Amino acid sequence: MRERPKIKDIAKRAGVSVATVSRALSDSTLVTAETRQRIHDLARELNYRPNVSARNLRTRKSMSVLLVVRDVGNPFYLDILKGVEATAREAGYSVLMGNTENDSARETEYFHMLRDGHADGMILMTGKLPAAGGNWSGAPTRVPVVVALEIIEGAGLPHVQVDNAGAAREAVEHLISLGHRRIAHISGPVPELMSLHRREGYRQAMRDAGLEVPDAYEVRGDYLLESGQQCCRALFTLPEPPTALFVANDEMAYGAAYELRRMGRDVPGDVSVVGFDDLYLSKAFYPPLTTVSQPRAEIGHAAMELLLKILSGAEIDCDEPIILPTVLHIRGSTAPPQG
Amino acid sequence: MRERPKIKDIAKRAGVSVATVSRALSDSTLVTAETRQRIHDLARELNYRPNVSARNLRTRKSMSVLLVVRDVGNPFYLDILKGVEATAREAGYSVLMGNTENDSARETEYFHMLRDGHADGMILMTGKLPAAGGNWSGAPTRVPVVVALEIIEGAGLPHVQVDNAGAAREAVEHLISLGHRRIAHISGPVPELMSLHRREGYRQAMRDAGLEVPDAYEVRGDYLLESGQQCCRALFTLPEPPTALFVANDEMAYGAAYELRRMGRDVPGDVSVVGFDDLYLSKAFYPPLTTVSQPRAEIGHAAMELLLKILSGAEIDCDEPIILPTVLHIRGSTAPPQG
DNA sequence: TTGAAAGCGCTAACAG
DNA sequence: CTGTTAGCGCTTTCAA
Repeated sequence: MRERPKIKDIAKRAGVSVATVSRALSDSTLVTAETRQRIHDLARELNYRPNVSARNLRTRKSMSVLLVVRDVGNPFYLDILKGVEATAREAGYSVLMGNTENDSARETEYFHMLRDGHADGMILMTGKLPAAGGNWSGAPTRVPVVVALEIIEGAGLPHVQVDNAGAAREAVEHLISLGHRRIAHISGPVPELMSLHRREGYRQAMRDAGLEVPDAYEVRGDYLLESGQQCCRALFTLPEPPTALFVANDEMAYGAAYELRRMGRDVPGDVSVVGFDDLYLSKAFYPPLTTVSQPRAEIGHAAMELLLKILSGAEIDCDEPIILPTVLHIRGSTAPPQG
Repeated sequence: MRERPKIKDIAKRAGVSVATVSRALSDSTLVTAETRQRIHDLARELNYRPNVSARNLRTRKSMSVLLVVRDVGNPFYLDILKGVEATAREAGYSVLMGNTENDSARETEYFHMLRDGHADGMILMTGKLPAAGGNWSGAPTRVPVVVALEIIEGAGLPHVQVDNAGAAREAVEHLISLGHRRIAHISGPVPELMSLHRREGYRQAMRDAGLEVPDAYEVRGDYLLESGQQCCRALFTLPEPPTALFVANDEMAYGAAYELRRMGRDVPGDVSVVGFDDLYLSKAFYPPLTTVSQPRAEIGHAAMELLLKILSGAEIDCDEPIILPTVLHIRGSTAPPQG
């Protein structure tokens, strides 16, 4: 095995100039079909692969995008990643994962990566912009950033999301239609938009059904398992505990269901539980969890598609978010209230 | 805001040459501490960031590594990724995710990325080498590849792994110590080394305890939920069904437990179940799953550490794999056999 | 200690 | 259709 061949080597062997080789390799019509073929054959024979750094430097593109999330460890993002990845690789892009852990230093770091040529664009799923960031207010569509899943208000950035409030409302309506009246809500960290929206959907459904929501029926969690347990415990020390729970995500719903069992209450016999997210194994849970399913892969797909459009220089309307439909999966964790 | 500043701009403003700026920025001792400081200040002021493509081209390094898995969608890899990522970023490296989906074309594609400058090294977790790959047999330690989790025999590549057989043996011994005699095993896709090893551990434990393993007590799954259900069904149509199950991974264990409930059998009352992997939510499962926990983050950490060492030119002993310890978490899904 | 200059491998004017 | 040439922005000899 010799050294890595470069374009020059192919040119030499083919008796043409490097320019011709470059053109042939990119299937330019400025080259005879015949020489083009010859070059391609030669390239394969020599096992030639273009040097990406050189190409990137020259073209000022990296052909990769950044997918930035709050916590790579969360399985929830997996299907989104898959959607993004599939769409990206089809278009010749690679995907770089960014993990902020809610650390603003890292958030800005990823924005820097955009500027320093690491990536051409990015899909933001953190729900916020770095503090003293750059000037992405000036020419909205020119900044290759799309926000997915979460919402960043007033940034003039394009969005791909689901109707969190509507989906939450639907979930709670399901509980109401089952006959439940005392329905409590374990929310996410509520100053956050997504948590706010889900809670709003809960409130709407309750209001529309003429049901009152005692303050104590809204407990604030943080989307983690333990928090689901804690909130559940708080709820069931109440003088009038709820007969049903609408939990802002599956993970906390698991925690709540676990705690209910520990307290000797049956799900759904004594208490019904609805989650949100439809995690991969939620259907194998016991009892199978009734939950709102987000089209995760499609979210990833749509976000990448949008980014691709921006990257190709198209003008994007940032005022109209792309809203993808959710579906409520009714499974074993909900039933009419007893007695 | 003006154009992106380059080294030349800083040089002009500072009244020095580009070479000096480059040196100052890389904290070379060939520059006066004073000018070095001045350059740094200027760089910050101008919001300068080096262009990675240019640097990569020049230094022939990309400062990123490839983490190649069979299925990015599998939550199992998440903690490993976190471990890899943390160690990588500490050393100034980025992590590129590679997803093969068991497609050999994609497997080779990732090896190509190594050659074409996309990444400097890779961590392989697919358990196999691309078919007609390159010459990574020649000078073992010179190929910046480390195999983690899985095992690739005879490739002379460094390994980071756990003692699958030993861990499996321990799990089955737990079942035996509980008093179980009829213990069945739902394995992974057995020509694969990892599945083989776990099955081997099961057999050893059974043999050591003087217990016989009827052929029908070993069923082959594929690590997925449905397969756990199917295998479980097969096992319990046997004239003498087992009283305990050692399942090769948690996901199939979920499937099996789910199926047992559907068949009206209580876990662990009627049947004990042990899994392998300790997925994030296994402890919230009902009943909490007894399972073998692998030190996932540490595996990622160790693999990256090893890769870093190779990348720095150190000689690596490929014959001695790094073996990380597992721990058996005894939870609610195992109990003595009834009656 | 600093500067001038030569590329890294590739693409894209510009000429022919 | 093809070749010549000029960089992309950076690092690193080699001289001073």
